[in-house]
Amino acid sequence: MTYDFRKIEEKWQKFWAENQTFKAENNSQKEKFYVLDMFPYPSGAGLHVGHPLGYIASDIYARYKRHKGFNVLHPMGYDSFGLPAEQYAIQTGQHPAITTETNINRYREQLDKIGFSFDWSREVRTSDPSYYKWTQWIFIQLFNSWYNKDTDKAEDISSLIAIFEKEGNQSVNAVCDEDVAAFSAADWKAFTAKEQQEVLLQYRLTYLAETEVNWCPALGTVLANDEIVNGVSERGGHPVIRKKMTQWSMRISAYAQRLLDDLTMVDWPQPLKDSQTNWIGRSEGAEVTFRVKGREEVIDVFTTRPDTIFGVSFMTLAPEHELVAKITTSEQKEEVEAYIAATAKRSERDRMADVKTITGAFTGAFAEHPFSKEPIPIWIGDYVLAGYGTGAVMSVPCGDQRDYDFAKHFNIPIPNIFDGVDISEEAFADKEKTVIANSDFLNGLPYKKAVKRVIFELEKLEQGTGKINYRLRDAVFSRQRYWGEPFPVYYVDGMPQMIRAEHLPIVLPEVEKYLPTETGEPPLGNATVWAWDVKKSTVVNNQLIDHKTVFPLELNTMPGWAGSSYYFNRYMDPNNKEEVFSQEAITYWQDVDLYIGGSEHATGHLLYSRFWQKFMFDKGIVPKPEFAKKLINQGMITGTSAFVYFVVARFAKDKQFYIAVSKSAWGRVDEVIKNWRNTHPVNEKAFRYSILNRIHSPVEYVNSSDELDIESFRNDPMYSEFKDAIFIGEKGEVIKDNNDTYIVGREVEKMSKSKYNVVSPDNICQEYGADSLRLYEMFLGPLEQSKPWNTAGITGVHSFLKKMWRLFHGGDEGAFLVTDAEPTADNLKTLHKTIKKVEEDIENFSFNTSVSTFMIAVNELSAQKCSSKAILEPLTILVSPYAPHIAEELWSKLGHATSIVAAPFPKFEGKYLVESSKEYPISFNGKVRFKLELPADLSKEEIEAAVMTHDKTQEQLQGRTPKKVIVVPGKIVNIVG
RNA sequence: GCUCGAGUGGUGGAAUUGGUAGACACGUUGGACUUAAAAUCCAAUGGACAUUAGUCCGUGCGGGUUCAAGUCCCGCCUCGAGUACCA
Repeated sequence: MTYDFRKIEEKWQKFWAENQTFKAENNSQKEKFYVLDMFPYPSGAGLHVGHPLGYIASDIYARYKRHKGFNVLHPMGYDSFGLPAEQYAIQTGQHPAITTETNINRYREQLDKIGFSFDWSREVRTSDPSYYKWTQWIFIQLFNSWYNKDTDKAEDISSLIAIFEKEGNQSVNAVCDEDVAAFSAADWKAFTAKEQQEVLLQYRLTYLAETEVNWCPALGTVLANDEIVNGVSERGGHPVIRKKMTQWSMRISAYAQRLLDDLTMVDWPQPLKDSQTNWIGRSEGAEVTFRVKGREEVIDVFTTRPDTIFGVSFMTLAPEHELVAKITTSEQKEEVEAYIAATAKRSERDRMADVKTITGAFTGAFAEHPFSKEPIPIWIGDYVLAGYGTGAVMSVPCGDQRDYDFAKHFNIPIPNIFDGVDISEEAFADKEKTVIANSDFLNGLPYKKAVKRVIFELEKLEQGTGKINYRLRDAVFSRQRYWGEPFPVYYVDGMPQMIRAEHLPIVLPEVEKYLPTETGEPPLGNATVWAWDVKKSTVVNNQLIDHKTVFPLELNTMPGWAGSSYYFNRYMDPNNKEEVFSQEAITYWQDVDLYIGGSEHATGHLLYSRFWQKFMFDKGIVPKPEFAKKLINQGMITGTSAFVYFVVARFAKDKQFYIAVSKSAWGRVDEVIKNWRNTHPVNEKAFRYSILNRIHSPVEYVNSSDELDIESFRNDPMYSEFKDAIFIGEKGEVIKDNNDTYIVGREVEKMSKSKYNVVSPDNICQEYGADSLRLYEMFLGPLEQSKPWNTAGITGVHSFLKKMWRLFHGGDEGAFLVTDAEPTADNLKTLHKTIKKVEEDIENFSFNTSVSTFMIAVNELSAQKCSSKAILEPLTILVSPYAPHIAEELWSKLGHATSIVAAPFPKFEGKYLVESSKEYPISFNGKVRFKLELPADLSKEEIEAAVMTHDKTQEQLQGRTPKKVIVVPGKIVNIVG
């Protein structure tokens, strides 16, 4: 019997589905274990081999934990709201829900073929109303909460209202907007209902605020920084302007410190923690108030170096700073306005990218030094960002390189306030070595003491205070898109009102067009049935809006990260219609034990999810402040792209064609073209070739020797311009009748459809089977490292599976042949060293090395001609997390009626590995010269004696007396001298 | 620039605490089986020198510590990822 993997894999995939083998129970006496994958966005391109890498690893771990007796939760779902489906809808009119459904079905088919042990009864889709009902519900919870800094947690808004009614807002220690006006209890009571709502919005954890966005009028949408290139939209090249828009924001900044502190609670990769730490960007310092000479206004600055306050020789404001227009003198007005106009044209990205050019303008105004009362010139410069801190800095050129460069460029004095430091070449920023001088009461103090003292003095003057600043800013939560969660929000007199939870979900309305409206409203502005009737508690036609009982609904939708910020909790009880999840479910499952996914989500998904988790923890909805104990980043799989090099040759105005030039000929392309012209006379006057270029060729047209299949390439409609192209081969001559070959250029790039280098797992499943694919993806290398995809090695793991199959089969017909023979000592040794290694490997997520271990085990057992059930049965269990189909088949052939998945993992017993002798490497001055077999239980002295009396030792020494003999029992002997 | 990660044969990689560098595969070469191919099996395979025995070199580069360094320390180089003037 041969190894018929197609039949076997189909059989067991069907068996698992029919028997719901991987269904996890919410009530179990077993210990729980939750293994989670980052759920995919179902794109139209389907899965490529990079996707399953992490899924295979987590599946191995999940199956392993089942063997270890755990009740394992291993779910999968889809992050199914997103831009590509919407873009496709805009182009084709096809409803995104249909595209999404099609894509999900394709994903499911592909995932099923790989044999994952997902509990599909728990599948979630973020775009499904039964799911986003709870996304909307959480939004409402956030709206109805504020952050109390005294208790350091989120509380219900009612507790805030109670305080306002009793004593106004002066004693409230809350995270809120910067510019909240003070009011008393009497004031509060005198406010209109609308005024009260306006005040509360300044405290809510999700709130409406004016946010500056990159607005692209032509596309009618807001663009992310990286969708803008050189100030125009990446797609279409339309102008982009900075515009203020009222949008929902999430007060994630309230959680900045806890998000930072609790990183110590989780076992996540250090680089990932580092990038979250940097993103949160905590800095300690002081806020200092500078008076503006001769005016009412003051300038607040944040500084991490208040100790250098006597080194201030100018101040710099961001060009966007609101005071700029007020304080600029009439003489400087023209220059300042010109400068502001020039910087406004540059995107934030551009401004940041250009570090070398120093620009700025003097406002003509002066500030007053808080202590010396000296005048300080006020400048504006685009190295100061409006969005960070207060948008203004006190510039200390002797202590900060950017300030130093600015001062040098504009000839501003650079006073030195450091004792014994030369600042003629560059600024001095070493806090540890700082001793302050020329600074009045700070003279002679080191950094820390000076900071303390200066804050004390500033507080006395009421011109400053110690402050901790975070880079992390509140997250904008509105998107001007169609394919996202609608907000459960309607507007009464311009104030947002939440729809009551029992009326959720508010389902996405139908629209004619998925584009923004002509008046620039988001796509939901096209909906005709999109108004809220408070009497009927239902969505009704817009024409009924009367602002009495029928009100307009919110037109924005939620961002992609909304649905993905709590899905891991919803999996615990995904079909619950009454609650986001039952208390029983969350109490049993608690949190994720192992989360595997890409590192690109370090500061997006993984930060927002932690934020929502903490919020829900504060509200008593979840029992843990962190949602995932351990996280592993799987490495990226890179593909080898192929490039065809070509020139476009023109003979006359409208007569041109392509000349593709092979890789080594490309290096001397001019010479090659010249030679070609000598043999193909052309009109010298008209002829020119100008465009030297290269284009991605689909990798399937290139063989392993990098030779291009020219016919296929020519005939691919995607490359119609090469239909009649001339191909010049390696030798620099035109290719005809296979006289030469065309060699493509190769480059390793991220695997991506746009680079034509993707490899789908489907072909490999078809040709070699899912078990081969699973083993091979693991065999490629360490899970966390990025690695190139190359199918060349797949035959290795495939023939391993065949060898393993043969181990269980013998006799004339190759029938199943496993005996009850007593295992030999060698058999047991092979088995137990395999158990030990595989168990260690899985615990260390070192899946690549266990594949080698299996190969060694099967090679050894084959050589030992082992057919003993006592060996082969445990071996089958060891292999089963990696290659589950073949394992199930062999398991059933071994006589088991039930699935292998619950079989207990074999126990390692050290006694089988005890060796009676050890082959010692004998080295001289660190170089191994020969090996010596010695009994394992010899003492150091006995080993030394045995080695020194050996002939070969004497031969090596040639009469010399060794200076020293190092004996490490069980390891090595080294003779020095 | 900063932060993090990596650099080992023709290729993917192994060496878990400093102790026999190159496990396990792929590829290549030779052989067996076959009319042939596929499949399978066997052997060789880091480089140089050498008939053999063996010798020398060798984990990005330069130093160092050690009886012993891919592994530890110092200084560099290259590649990859992330980040963006954060006051």
